Amino acid sequence: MDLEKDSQTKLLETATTLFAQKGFNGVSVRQLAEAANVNIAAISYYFRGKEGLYQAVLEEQFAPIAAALSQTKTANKLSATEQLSMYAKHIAIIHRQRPLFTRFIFNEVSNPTPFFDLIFKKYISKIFQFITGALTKGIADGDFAADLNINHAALSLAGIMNFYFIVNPLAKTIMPLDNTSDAEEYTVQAYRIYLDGIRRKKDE
Amino acid sequence: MDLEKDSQTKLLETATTLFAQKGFNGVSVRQLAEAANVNIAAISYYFRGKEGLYQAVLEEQFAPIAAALSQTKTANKLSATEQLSMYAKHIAIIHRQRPLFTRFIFNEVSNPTPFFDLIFKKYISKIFQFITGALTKGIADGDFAADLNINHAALSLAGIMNFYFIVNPLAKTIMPLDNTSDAEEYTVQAYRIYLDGIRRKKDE
DNA sequence: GTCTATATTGCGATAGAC
DNA sequence: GTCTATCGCAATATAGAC
Repeated sequence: MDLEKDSQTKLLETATTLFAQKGFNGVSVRQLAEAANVNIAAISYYFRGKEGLYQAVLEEQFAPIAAALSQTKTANKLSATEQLSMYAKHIAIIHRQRPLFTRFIFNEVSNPTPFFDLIFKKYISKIFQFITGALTKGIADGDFAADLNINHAALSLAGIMNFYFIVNPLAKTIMPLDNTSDAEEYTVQAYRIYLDGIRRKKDE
Repeated sequence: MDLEKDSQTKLLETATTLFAQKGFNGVSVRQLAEAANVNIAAISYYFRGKEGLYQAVLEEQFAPIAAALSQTKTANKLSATEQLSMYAKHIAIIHRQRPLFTRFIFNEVSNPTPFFDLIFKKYISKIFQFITGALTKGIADGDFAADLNINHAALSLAGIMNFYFIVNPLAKTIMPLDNTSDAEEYTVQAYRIYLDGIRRKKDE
């Protein structure tokens, strides 16, 4: 129960939800404190203010990314397709472990906070480089269509794999007849569509 | 030149840029007025306040969507592939006419304003229905793979077609070696990848 | 570690002069 | 149509009591 947790933990958990839903500018420290059932002064006491609390939330959200990136160092030996599959697999893992993760990314892209540059340099650009590296290798090996624009193809992959999670809060409204919606199933199908789409065709 | 435009026009144009970049909560009326080189009271005078100004910006941004949706009524006779191509074509047109359009969509998804429901019911759900309709038809006609989850496949298409424009402001940082990046080229390739990916395979 | 009270700043809006 | 001055309110942050 909430009542058993200390103020610091309650604040971090509540802030994760609220910041994800409304963005940094969309939540006030009063709302945060009230929702966490904690005195407003606790935010400064534990996190040195609203920005410090937000930073703590971000760091917690990005922890699985750091873990995933550390595994890519051994990916050189894998085929291009296996590398892309590795990306797809980690996407599914991260979204399962951190269901709100994409929302933080897109809040930052929409309305960057002072932490955006850090996140970007540390994580996002490395993910992008991993994908473009795999695509380059796949084209060189003859696995993927030779006329792909690599940067665009990398954005296509990121788009098709992550879009579901961006709009997930709207899914129930958007898909009234869908009672089987499942994140895992989405990533599998999206990745298959993408891989079939970039593959070198037989008549080429 | 700006100096020749009236205050109302200058406000609308400035607000379009600033709201797109920082979201509704991220911009103050003082910033708006200063950036537009207009007195702060002009916002209430012309637009009845900050929300009215934002609404005016939204309506202007969504005008091409209304035009595109009106054309889908005659799409019944087209094949499923032609219907999806129609969607892809309109995506390219809208992004060319309104480069900031996607940012408004995603600002609304991230941090909904009171206008979100209106936008959503009026436009987004109809686009989604158009896509799912085309996919259903394509599967029935044997054009697309029979085991597609239609709702997921529709989100995949929306994701692959629009992601580029969401992250476009970051493109230069993300793609340091790319000097040919072009929105039109992106949409063509992304659509081709998607279409090849959902197509019924020969050995099925 | 918690809470109240308050300091300070910035917000959106507008009355009323010009 | 434009501008100044100002109102009322909410924001973040913290000093100091307990």
